[in-house]
Amino acid sequence: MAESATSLKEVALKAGVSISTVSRVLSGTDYVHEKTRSRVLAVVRELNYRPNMMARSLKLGKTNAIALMIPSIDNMIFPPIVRGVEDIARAQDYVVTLCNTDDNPDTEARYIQKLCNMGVDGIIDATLRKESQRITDLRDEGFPVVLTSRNYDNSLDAIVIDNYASAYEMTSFLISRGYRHIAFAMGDAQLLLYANRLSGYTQALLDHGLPFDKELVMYELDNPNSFYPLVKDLVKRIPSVDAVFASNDLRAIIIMRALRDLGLHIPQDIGVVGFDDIPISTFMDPPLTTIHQPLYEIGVQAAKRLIQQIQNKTEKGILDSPRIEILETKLTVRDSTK
Amino acid sequence: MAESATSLKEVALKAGVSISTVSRVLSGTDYVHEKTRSRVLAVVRELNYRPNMMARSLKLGKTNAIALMIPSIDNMIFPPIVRGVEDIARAQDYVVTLCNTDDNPDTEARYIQKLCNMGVDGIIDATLRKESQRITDLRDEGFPVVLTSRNYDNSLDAIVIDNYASAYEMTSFLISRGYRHIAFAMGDAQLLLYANRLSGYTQALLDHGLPFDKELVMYELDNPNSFYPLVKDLVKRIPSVDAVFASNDLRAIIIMRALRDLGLHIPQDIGVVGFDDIPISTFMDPPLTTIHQPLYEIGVQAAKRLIQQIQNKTEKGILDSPRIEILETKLTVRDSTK
DNA sequence: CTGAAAGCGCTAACAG
DNA sequence: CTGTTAGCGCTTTCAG
Repeated sequence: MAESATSLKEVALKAGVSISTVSRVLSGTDYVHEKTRSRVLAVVRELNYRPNMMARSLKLGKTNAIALMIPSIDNMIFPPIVRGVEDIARAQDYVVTLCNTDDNPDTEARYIQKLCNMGVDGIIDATLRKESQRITDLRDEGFPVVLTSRNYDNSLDAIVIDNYASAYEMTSFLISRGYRHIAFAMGDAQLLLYANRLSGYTQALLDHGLPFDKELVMYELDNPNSFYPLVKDLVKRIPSVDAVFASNDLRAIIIMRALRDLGLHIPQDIGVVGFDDIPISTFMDPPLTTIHQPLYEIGVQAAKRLIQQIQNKTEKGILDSPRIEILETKLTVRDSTK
Repeated sequence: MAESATSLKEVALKAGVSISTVSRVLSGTDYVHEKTRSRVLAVVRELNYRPNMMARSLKLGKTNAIALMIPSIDNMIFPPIVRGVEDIARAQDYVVTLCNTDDNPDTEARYIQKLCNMGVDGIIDATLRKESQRITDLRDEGFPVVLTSRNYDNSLDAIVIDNYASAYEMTSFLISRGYRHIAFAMGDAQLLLYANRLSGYTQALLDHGLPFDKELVMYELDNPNSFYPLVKDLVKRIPSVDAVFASNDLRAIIIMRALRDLGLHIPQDIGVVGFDDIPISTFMDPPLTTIHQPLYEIGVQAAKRLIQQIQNKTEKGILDSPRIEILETKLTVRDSTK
């Protein structure tokens, strides 16, 4: 079992130099005579010295830790985002603290509090709601924050996609394939991203001379599973429905199951499309037509932007003004549509 | 924008008491005159004081942070485990740092180093391999570690399942359903968990008087997708194959696709089963028969055990001796088998 | 019940 | 090029 030197002092003592000299050779901030340098290094190795980051952080007011707040890692859009964030963080020598909030404002508030006390250098937040004021306050206090997936105005850095345009494109595609009675499976209407997806769908219908029928939009109740009965019911009530546009892939998957259980064939009897392109969508039967979001890339860009802002803050003492970055989506046609 | 008091000193000053008094009322470690107590509390609120955890950690040698090392959050068995860990951690006022290692020993080693320097209080490791020595060393140095999913001996705390017995049970089930030529889709043979699943399969065959045919076991090449061609090839070479036991659900899903693309019907023409019961398995078409692992519960137990060990260490100065906890699995029959 | 003071391990002036 | 020193903000004896 290797003893580990636990402080600069021990190393300094054994190397016969001062503690600051050791600090200097380790940080490389200052010239040190080559001879002492190598001696110190030898002792460092010999003693298996490990710098104490807590002390370093306290002194520097910087932890090299960032936090990522998401509703839940169980939601399949997040694993790729998390990977993107972490890959960049790791490369830049940051560490990431994962926070699942279940979209609970209380949990979110407590986490924010905790994270600030811990001194994380910045936060990537995918849990923003219209009501969340705390996170905007944070930014106003000069604390680095970047948003993903959800945003409401231009007051915060954000990496997002164009939900409206993507939904518009998908709906137009369905129309071009001959679908005329397209239902929509809506998510939480409080979230702008879903409101936008719904608008895109609605506007595309109108622009193509099709009526917008309120009866064709289903609203999620407690959870995505609620679409199982909802869609069964819809199809019975309105048999002319020939396609369902689900506001995300998980909902599409549940809807496909319900439809199949009704004895319908996809896409022959009815088309189903989703949104997000979660990794599993391609393995469905049939593989799901959907809007591809560059999830991993979103994570990557968010982490890059956050770290850049952290550097701005330490170097210039001030954050860049917020910038919204809109990443490209891609209509991905597979076999759940004819 | 709320100014935040950033140190005990400010609070002490404004409240007209000493810094240690403030510390005492905040930590509640000592009796403080009710009058001063409430005055301090008032100032704390007024100044919106937030304790500095870095300083606290430095002094106490405890960060209230734990780390969770996994191969990749993209692997669908991990999101539920991560949730389990985080839910317990949050409840106990810990925060969790997520580390994806891609099963790369180098990344793993660097993370361990980093985490130790940061002073995390403990590590939950799901990336152990036979070669990993570092993690055992850590435990020997008195550092709290608990393993999940993978373990090799009894030298470390671990929360696991009985892979052998579960695979044995699944194989016996297939045989009981009349399957006689059961193929096996193997994972990384270096990992004991897969070796055990293979043994369970083999032994069950033998115990039921069926031959073990080496030709029926397929080995993954680069990644799970390699089973797409592998299984197609197998079925052509050995048309008598009537079932495939995949060593995990993702492999089963890929195999189902290959089989379907071959025009085979599941389960009429051939049965397919998996292992793990990842959340998506139930949404497959047909829903997958598999071995249910209590993934969330594994995370929960791992976090509980880790935190318990952390407390043992701070209270008694020593860790409990390692304990292996084996959680129950459950054969979950759905429609991918007849 | 409260204050003074030491010190956790580190960095960054400031002197030489 | 190197050593001394002053803290970062907190907890915790030790004295009153």
